[in-house]
Amino acid sequence: MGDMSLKDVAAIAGVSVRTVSNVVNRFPHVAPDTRARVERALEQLNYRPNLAARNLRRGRSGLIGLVVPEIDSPYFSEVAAHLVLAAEERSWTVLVDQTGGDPARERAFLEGAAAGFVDGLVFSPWGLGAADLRRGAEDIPLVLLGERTSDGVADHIAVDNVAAAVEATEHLIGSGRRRIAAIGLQPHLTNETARLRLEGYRASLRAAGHPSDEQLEIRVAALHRPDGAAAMRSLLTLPEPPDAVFCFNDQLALGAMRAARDAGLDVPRDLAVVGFDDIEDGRYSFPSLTTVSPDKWAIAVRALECLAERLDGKRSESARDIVVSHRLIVRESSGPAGSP
Amino acid sequence: MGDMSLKDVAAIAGVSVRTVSNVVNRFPHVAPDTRARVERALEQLNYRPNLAARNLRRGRSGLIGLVVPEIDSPYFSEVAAHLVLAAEERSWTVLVDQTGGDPARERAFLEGAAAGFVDGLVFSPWGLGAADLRRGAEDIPLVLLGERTSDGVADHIAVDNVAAAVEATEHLIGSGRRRIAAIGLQPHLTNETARLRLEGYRASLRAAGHPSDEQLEIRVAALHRPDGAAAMRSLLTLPEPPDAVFCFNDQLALGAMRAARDAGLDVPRDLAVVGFDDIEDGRYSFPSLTTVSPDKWAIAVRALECLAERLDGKRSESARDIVVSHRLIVRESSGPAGSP
DNA sequence: CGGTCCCTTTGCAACGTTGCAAGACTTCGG
DNA sequence: CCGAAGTCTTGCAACGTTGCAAAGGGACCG
Repeated sequence: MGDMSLKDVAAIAGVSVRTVSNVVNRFPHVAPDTRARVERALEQLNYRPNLAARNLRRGRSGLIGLVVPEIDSPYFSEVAAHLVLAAEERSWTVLVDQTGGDPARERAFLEGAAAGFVDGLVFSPWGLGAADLRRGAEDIPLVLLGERTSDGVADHIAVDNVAAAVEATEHLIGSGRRRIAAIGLQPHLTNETARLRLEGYRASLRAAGHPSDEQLEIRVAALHRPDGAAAMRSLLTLPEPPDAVFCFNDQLALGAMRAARDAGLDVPRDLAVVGFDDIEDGRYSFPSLTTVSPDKWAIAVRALECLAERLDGKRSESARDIVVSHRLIVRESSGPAGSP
Repeated sequence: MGDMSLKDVAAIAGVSVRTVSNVVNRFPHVAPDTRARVERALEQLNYRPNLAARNLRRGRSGLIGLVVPEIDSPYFSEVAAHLVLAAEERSWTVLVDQTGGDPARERAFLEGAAAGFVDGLVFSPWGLGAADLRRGAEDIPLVLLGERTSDGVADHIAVDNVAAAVEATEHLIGSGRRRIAAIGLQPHLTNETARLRLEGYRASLRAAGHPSDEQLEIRVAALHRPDGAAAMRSLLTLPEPPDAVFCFNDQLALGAMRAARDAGLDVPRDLAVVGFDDIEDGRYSFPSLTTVSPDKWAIAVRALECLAERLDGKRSESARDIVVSHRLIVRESSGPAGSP
């Protein structure tokens, strides 16, 4: 029942294949009674256009790809949800894939399978640098999320990571913290997000006259809760442990908070914690998590705008570099020191 | 550079289109030097097969659809991650869509756009009942997640919700709780999951000789943290509030825990909490969350097995009803009463 | 009444791929 | 040296759709 073609419908309705196609595509010049007859036949046979054929003919699939390192990471799944919703308004369907941040797999998606299906790609790279991206970007419209390539490889959307990190750190300084750690360095990745956040963190400390201390800058293998917890535990072994920590994402922060509590510390009395991403968990955790909230809805919408422009053939050259807004959301985890 | 066809490659290599196709598809009888020449041309032109054409010709797309109510709900995003990974092993790509649980949209996905692209569908319905599902299931292989249709509409995968709810409730009873509430009834949905968990909950109470009390059974509009928090607040206004609560998913539980703390209660001393799904947040929350953990990996793998069987033409008739295992993971939130 | 224009319908070709079956050439056994 | 059984290569057609261009028919204008 699902594999009826225009030919079948045409036979039933007693018209040509082309006329049925005209009805399906809402071509205006179709006689009312013909249209009615065709529509009856369409209904009767439960006709659905074969999208492969249509795609082949039109050269468009109506699919866009979202390629992220981890779809089950709350930040990415929230972005994915927004993107799917925003795509619907443009009658686009979203194909989601995850790379695990593996460069080889990222390259494969960029050049390979996904590229054949989709009209455009929204891509959040971890492992690939600008050079690799350029080669993959040749074929189809590409929007990068969260990576500051700044060299015009492709359209690019991100928050101002340095400014955001500055705000987060200054907030901690302003609430009286003296010894502020950072969790989330990822020197092994070509992705620059962590580097930029670190830059903002260091700049704030310097501006406030705090001594810089590399012991307080903790690198992690991944951005998950266990990594945050492990980082916190290592910080607590220091002779002079921190009284605040800026985590480069919320999952690290939640893990760090948990580890701090397990060690008998009270958050925020003994330790203030700030995260990044504003995932939903942080709003309901105990204590609730102070965090930098990127405008995820804007990220999704602007990404689709970029794709649409490329697909329409406008602006085929210069790459855009879009900065979406963010704001620091102060919650319990960074309350005043000393008081419970 | 990305729109080179077999014809272009054939011209460069000085062979027929068909021979190039043979090389691409690893047809064994190709002379070594011909193969070398063709492969050089493929490389040179950076040939990628046009998947729309291949799909049209073969009648297969290599895409499977995952349709869930909310992709940003941790449970669904974790299942999605597993599914994408498992699909990779079969060289399938996953197309993700979300319906918001809206029956109209669920029907649209089932009958409409997605169905044209994909070879099979993994579907987690909220709004559609068995009757609607049957009509949509005609065309393509379909696997249902989490819905106990039990009438052979389509293959179906779920945990034993009743048994799991019994275990959760018995655990609370066994740890000395007397007045156990339930949060998560959804009488407005045709989805039966909540009904089954309620059934298990009631059965346990009955078996233990606890009086049943409808005041303790709280319905929710959605399964999110705010709903759990609101439900908890309403429970706390009762003349005789509960000393334990079984939440039908972890998000409700996390919201409920948060609301309980805000009201000055200590979890687990004053209130024990058990959730369902074992999302990662619950492992690192404070206190960590006791929960029923379904085997999500098995869900993904078995779902793909079902699709593969249908696609291979085996077992075209009888629908499978697969029960995946689960286990109760006891953490801090349901520790002994009375002690902090 | 002839010509022009518009409305409606249609046939043909093409998108890039692969199934089919036959053709060209080689090898081998008798 | 012939026939059979391979190995290798190819042309043709088809998948279902839509762009193009033209044909048939009616209405309207001069």
